[in-house]
Amino acid sequence: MPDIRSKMTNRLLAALPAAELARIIPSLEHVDLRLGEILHEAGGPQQHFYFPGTCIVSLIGELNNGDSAELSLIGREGGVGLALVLGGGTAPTRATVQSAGTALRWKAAALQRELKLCGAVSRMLLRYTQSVWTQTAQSALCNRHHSLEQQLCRWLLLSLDRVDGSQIRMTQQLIADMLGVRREGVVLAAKKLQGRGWISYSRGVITVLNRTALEGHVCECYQAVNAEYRRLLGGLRASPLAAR
Amino acid sequence: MPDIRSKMTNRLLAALPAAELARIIPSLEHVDLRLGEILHEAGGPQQHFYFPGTCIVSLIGELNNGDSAELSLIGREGGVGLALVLGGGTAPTRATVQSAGTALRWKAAALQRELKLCGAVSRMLLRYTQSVWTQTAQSALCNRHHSLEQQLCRWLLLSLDRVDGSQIRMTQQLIADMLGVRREGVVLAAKKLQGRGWISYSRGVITVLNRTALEGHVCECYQAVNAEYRRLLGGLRASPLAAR
DNA sequence: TCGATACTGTCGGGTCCGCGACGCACTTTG
DNA sequence: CAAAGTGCGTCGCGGACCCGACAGTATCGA
Repeated sequence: MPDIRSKMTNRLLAALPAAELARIIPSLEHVDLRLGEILHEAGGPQQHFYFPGTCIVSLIGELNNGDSAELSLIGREGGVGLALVLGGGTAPTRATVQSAGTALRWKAAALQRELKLCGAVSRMLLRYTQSVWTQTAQSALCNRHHSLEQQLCRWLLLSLDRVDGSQIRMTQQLIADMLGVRREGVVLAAKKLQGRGWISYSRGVITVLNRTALEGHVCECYQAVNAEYRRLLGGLRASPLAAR
Repeated sequence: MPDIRSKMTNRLLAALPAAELARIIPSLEHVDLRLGEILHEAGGPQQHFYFPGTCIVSLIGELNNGDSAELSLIGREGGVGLALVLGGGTAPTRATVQSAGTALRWKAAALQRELKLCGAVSRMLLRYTQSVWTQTAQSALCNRHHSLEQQLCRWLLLSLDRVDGSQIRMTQQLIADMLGVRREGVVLAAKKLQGRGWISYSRGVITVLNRTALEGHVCECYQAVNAEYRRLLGGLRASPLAAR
């Protein structure tokens, strides 16, 4: 499996002890995920758990009338499919690929076999569950109290942390869906950031020009989520999401 | 332990198989919780897991400037202290007693011993974790998209489900803190509901006069959370939260 | 019985963002 | 090269809620 191992940029897997990692690697399967692909629907079955490599996946909650909001943004630092870990089987969120890329996927049955061992994999997945819960909670706070402009900064930084380089491929319409606001609002906020020279964008490609400025302008939610992730999972092995 | 058993109105415990229940009952301790008592601070240690009986506990997220929002409301259908289950030890939320009453508490060490067995208790706690996550996610959606009036209805119904009778002891200021809005907003929304004859209140006591009307006016978030709870935990044994 | 405190109610001004409608520019496709 | 599709920009209007300040009323303790 040197092939898979070389592509294994996922931080959760990288943090596992060698013995556990070796045990589960044979049951992992490399997949390329396309933009817009849906890993599971809200309330739908989940056949696989995904460890993103270069892709980014967004957990979206949706209301009956189509209004939506992002509950968690997941890249190489995490995994998708926690309902399999918690035993619910299905979750009331949709998971869509927000940025195309690679992932390793794990059959539900294999995951559940591993969970029964109550080993390092279990502990890691449970701690990561708490991290996602924290993200969701912080989203609730952020939705309530922070301006669209700050939320856009937060979203940009979260995305930037999960890609290589400083470009994010994403239209303003999709960003609006994830923030749960109208596109017009995103246009306004984005123009403010562009006016200050912090970002530039054109037809679905956003380039962050001044990350430091964004960090100075973002609400505390960004750091809060990062800090909790590091506290929960940073100690497992190396630094999963570099301190910034 | 017939004493404890008789007071055991908690639905999670009630749903356990007799064998598991008998095993953990000796390690449970009956406590009376006072209004305003803090079970754990945000980021603070959690020494006990609590199974509410007649009390209600609210998980509150708080920002640096003091702004807050409720992430989950927990009564006899649930438990407090999921960070112990997930292994994080501390959670970034505060748990405060929102309505005085009884609870059974469980020492962290005993809980963790039980978790290692990977038995019915583990499965129940993990499924319940997903239920709380769902509540938090729905709060994020609700904060984003629904009016204060609808959110107040939702909060009233959630509280009503967790008490006996149709009275809720709670000042408008505290409700405002939990909804993450200003008291003035709650006054306005509450007066509308009162004007229609659906509730009445006076100095810290709210009486729901027409539950059906509230249910007709509440946003879908209320039913969504209930439905997910029933899906996850309703099948364990009897009906933990009666279908409504 | 008299403050003190806690709880509820009111007002005017301001802001953010939802809403609908529309225009422009770039890109792709036949 | 025209037509359709996609992504971005703009405008005016209105509503929900924030903000600060203040007023009325019930409850309780001294």
